[in-house]
Amino acid sequence: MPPARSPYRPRKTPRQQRAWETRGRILEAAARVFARHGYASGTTDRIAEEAGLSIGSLYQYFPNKDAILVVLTRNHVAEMARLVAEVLAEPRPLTAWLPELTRALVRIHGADPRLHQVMYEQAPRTPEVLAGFREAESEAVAAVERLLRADPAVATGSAWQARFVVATIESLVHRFTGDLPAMDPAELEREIVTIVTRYLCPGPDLEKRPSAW
Amino acid sequence: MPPARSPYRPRKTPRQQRAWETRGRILEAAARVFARHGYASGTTDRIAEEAGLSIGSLYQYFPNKDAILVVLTRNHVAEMARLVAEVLAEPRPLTAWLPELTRALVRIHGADPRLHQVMYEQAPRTPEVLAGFREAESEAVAAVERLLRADPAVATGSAWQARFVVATIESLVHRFTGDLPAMDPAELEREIVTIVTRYLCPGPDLEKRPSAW
DNA sequence: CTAGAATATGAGGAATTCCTCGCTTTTTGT
DNA sequence: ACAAAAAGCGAGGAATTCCTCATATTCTAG
Repeated sequence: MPPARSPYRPRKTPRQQRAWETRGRILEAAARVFARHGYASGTTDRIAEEAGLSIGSLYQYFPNKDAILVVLTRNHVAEMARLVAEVLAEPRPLTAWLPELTRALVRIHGADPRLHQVMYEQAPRTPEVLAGFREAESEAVAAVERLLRADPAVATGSAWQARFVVATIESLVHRFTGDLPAMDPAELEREIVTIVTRYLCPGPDLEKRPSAW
Repeated sequence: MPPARSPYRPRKTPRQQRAWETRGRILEAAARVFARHGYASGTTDRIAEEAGLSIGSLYQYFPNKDAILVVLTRNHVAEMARLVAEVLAEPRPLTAWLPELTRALVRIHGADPRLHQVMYEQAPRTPEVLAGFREAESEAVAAVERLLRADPAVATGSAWQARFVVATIESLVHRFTGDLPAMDPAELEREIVTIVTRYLCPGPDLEKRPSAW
């Protein structure tokens, strides 16, 4: 009886050096092909060709097309999680970690915007992928929350504060990093830092200020 | 000689009442089908069936599948542009138009998040569609710019200020309106208003405040 | 009422794409 | 050196999907 095949699980674990390299070549090729053609038109045939492999070899390492993008996405999420965890590891003032975090995200997403677009917008919404996204975000939110609480310059706000900080940074980075006329990275970073900083360290309530209306 | 067929142009303009209704039924059906199945799996056959029509009839009104989503998207963009233009028509203080605008966007996108996701993320990136997006956004940015300049409570900021206001509102609305655990609309509105207001009406510079670090 | 125009029908052609499977080549352990 | 295991190959089956076209039905103008 053949072993049960679960989807999104590699159908074979490489034993030889050569096999690992092949697997890597497939993933790199897939990244390029998805970036160039989008998910739907990024066919497995094209990926195999780009990797300089036959289609049959490709299917020795990935049970189906979705699985390739799932692995690609999972790797990216893991890399992001590592980065965020590192930058937010220990208590520092907002003015230290916020620009650093923003700059790193701008840099990474500016590198290959089309691929990131495919991963975020067209990746198969597998429970596994969704859970990965959620978990990574939760960790980021938790880390931000710790830093905010420890920072006397930060005003305590709604319970959603940390979540909005993370969402704002990520959303704006994605937004201005697309294939449209790209913005100057330094400028983008500055403006995002400004928005988040003012959100977290507001002046006196608006109602208590003089108004000319 | 047959007339040249340009893609994304209806292949026939309805002459009878019945025909207009049919066209409408197709668009409504397509909206439902795309929302349920996404773009790739939202097949023309399914749309025709959902509309209670034969596939042949569908192709009398739309030259191909893309054209249906293009029309759907164009209608949505036009609706948005109307709304924004109306809310931002005349000079009012930030505290008046910002909550109103935010609430309207939250309401509209909360209504059918899956469809909006398909329109924004999977709509064929036709030059026409892209131009539509850009134009609508430019108008919004221009309107916001006018209001900001006229508002004494708003600090003059970077040249990108208005663009970031629009991007922030739209991005956060989309972000928290997805199919993930949806947030309470009122709360979402409040927080977006807070972020944008503090961005536009900051307190004294951070450097001039006492810090405990 | 009737002829022609407008609209509706749906079987199936053409194209694409995913993936399998029997076979060959390369590597490894002994 | 050699047998067995691992890796690689690629023609083509199976399924899906877009869309056409020859025909049928419904509407409208005179």
